[in-house]
Amino acid sequence: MLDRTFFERDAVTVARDLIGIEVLIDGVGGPIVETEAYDVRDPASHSFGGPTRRNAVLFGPSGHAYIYRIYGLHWCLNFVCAPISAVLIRAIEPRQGLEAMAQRRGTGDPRQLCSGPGKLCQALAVDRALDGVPLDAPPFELRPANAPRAVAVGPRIGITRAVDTPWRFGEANSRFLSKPFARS
DNA sequence: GAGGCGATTGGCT
DNA sequence: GCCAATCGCCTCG
Repeated sequence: MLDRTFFERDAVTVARDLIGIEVLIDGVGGPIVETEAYDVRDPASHSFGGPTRRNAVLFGPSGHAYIYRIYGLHWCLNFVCAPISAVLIRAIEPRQGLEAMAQRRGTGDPRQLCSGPGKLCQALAVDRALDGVPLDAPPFELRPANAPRAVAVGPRIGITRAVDTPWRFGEANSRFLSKPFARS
């Protein structure tokens, strides 16, 4: 289990440090291989326009899950940091509970299970019910990385504001990214 | 109350 | 590469 203060830091630092950390929900999951940071001063962040019913969890304590629906049909999983910032979990390396993932996703292709924010939420059965749930108690289980990872950096994906801010992080050589990082 | 848009995905051309 | 699906939030009236 992670130290309680892990999320009491700025989102960019947490996003980088999350690479390699294993996240399980009801025992299903694996190491995080791709994240993005969304800061309180960031025009691309949901918290930028002030609190609403949807983003209320962002204005609460750190170390909780923030979950929202995107494009009307997919869920996205975030970890709340301090203050009023969050890290979007974009990709996980499928390791635990592969059968459950395959059934939920409708494919057995390991690279199609968790290689995107919407995909991993479907694979881990994430939905609104987990919005605001603390990360240091079931059904969540977070384990520290067992080996240091080579972390790549790049601009965030799919947004229309602050498109050049390099706040996307990932395990450089992972086969399970939503998109490869540009070679440096 | 209507209209536009988004931190996405999958299917079709 | 293009595009629809589909819902909550924002803006404007």
